[in-house]
Amino acid sequence: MTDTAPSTATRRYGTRPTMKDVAARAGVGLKTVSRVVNGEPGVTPDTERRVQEAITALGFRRNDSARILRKGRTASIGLVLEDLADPFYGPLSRAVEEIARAHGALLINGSSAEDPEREQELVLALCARRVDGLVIIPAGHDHRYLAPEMAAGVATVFVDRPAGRVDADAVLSDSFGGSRDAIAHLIAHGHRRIGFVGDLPGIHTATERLRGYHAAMSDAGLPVHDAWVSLGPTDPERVRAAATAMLNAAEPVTALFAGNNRVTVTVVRVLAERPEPAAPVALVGFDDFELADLLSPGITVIAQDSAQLGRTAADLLFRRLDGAGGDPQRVVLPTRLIPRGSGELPPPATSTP
Amino acid sequence: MTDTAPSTATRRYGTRPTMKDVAARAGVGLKTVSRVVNGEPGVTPDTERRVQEAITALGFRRNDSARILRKGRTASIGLVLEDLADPFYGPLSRAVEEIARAHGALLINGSSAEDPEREQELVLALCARRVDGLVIIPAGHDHRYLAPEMAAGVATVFVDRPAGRVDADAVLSDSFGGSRDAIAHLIAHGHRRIGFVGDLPGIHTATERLRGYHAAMSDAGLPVHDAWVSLGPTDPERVRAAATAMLNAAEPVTALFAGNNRVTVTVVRVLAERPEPAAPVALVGFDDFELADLLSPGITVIAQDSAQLGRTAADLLFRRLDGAGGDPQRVVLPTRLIPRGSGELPPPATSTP
DNA sequence: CCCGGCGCTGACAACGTTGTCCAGGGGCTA
DNA sequence: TAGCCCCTGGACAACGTTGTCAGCGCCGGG
Repeated sequence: MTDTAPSTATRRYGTRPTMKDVAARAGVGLKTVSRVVNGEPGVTPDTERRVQEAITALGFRRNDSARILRKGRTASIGLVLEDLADPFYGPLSRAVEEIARAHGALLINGSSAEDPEREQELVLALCARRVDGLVIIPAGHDHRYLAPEMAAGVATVFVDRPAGRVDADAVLSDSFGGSRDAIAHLIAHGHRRIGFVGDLPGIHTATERLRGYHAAMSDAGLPVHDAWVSLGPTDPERVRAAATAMLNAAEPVTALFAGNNRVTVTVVRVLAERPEPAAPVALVGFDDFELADLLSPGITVIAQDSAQLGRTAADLLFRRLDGAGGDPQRVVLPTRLIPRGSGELPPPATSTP
Repeated sequence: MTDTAPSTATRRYGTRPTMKDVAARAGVGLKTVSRVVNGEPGVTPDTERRVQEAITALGFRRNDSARILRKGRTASIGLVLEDLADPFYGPLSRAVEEIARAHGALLINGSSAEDPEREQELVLALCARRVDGLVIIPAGHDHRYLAPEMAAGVATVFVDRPAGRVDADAVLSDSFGGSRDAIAHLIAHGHRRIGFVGDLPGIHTATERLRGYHAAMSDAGLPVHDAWVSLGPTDPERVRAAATAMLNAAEPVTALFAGNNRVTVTVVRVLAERPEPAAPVALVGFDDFELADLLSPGITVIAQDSAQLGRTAADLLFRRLDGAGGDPQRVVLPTRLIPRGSGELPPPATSTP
């Protein structure tokens, strides 16, 4: 029984045809196949046709591993973020991908789960793959492990949080200014006792936002009680406990500021579950989120454009890859206060003596 | 001036040290370095120490491109989805990543933007990288282009929608059953004129959900007007127009079924913007989404576990990579109706004669 | 004392591609 | 018609790693 079946039957499972096979089948030299595959000039139309036929007949596809090894550039960039499932990072990674695609690069990504060790492990794995560049939302505070890589030419841009102990490009949101605006907004609406529920104190944005809180309070000449500030993990239990404690204290807070969108969502739930006669509590959240306008009241937020963050970072990365020199930059993107109702609620009458 | 500066100065920018360099510096053979790097046995502690020192001194990192070329396996899998920024895919890709990580594999991903050509381009680029396997949320309907790749041993699992014109594993949600349940739920609450706003008719889930709609209507002996069904892109303008038309018709629908979470969100907005005296319209959406319970009324949804979808697909993929044979499987995961209020609103009195 | 075997090490080829370089043939010009 | 140049095609090395295999020295047993 003669085997006239299509390509797939002519080679054993798991083995792919190479340019050599294509060359043999087309009756040409190896390099000619390479030229055809890469669209290089210098091949007769007739020869090219023969090669193309051999390629489709064998189901050949260029092995990029070999190509990368030879050329030194991988046409891929790595993205390390905290959690792919967090809605804040969706638009960001999509924006990075879009820019990468425009530059013909693939995106390899991974989540650090806010674990510095895992971040390092991931970053080094990406470096071993010889990605051309890295976009990192850092979890740790010491990125000296990156120094040899950066020195070897791996372009690196940090996003949302700056690098630790290493000099690198960074694209950030104005956490300090945004928070100060938020608190000033609440103060302008009559609040004096304002609670802050934020992320882990080790995270740069968390401390910046806290700094903004303190700045606005002190600008207004208002005292800050320790009990009004809570930093910690953003899991619902912790946030719920922190917010509840502030609301049920002897001198309860009349407004809350939530340090990121995870916190905001949980605080919204806590407020929604309060028994009816309770006085409404004002709320401003850092980060916009979908449907914030449809809740009642709408949630006032400090919006940062996460897609813009990603775009800016990726643009900078590719500029570096294209050879742009100069000292590491720090780009800070402005935030925008979007009033929707929850931040404009006045404090209860009794609390403004 | 003698160069005693650290490693980075000893090699010119952009060139990385190789095992050969390490071997030379440690005064050992190439293969010994390889052994140390890979933790293979048969190296004297003393030799190992010398090699380790050379590695850190030079800032050596193994070049995985070469390793991959040599070994044939890349320890990476590709994920192609529709849009990284869509909240439905966040948990899914996170789940896939988690499983990949457990198997020591990296995740390379890309968005097809619902464009079949872009999907193919991406998939083939991933194949050229020789990913070990692929998880695909297909945009197109003809995946014959994958046949040579699959024959060559690239494990492939389709998620959320089945493959077209090619026999492959698929992990799906029960779109048909979920929709039928949703419509039956609305019918049970007294509705007779129910609108369906869905995704593009080319998308498998969209037609399945429409089929469920028709099945439930016909089970209840209810007629379906053409004007009650609208399939199309899920951009807000189209959805807004479709929903508004159904609500303002001479015989308006009293309930709406939204074919996915993008649609649901827009419909919620449309309903929220209706002038006050309008009768409340019931709504059930396919896909759960964050905060659905906090809107008033809460939005009744057909929940599908997108993380579970991803986990199941990735598990299946790695089973295939571990050599599991057998015919392509189709796994269908159940959906769950979560009543929250919007689906239990009765029709206005006048419409139940 | 000699031999077999074992533990450690290194030389070498191969993975599949691309860059360099050279050869041959055909057409054009003097 | 002869010589030169350009156009096409191919041989070969190199990218950095790992698998194979062979060699060397040392130890224990006969």
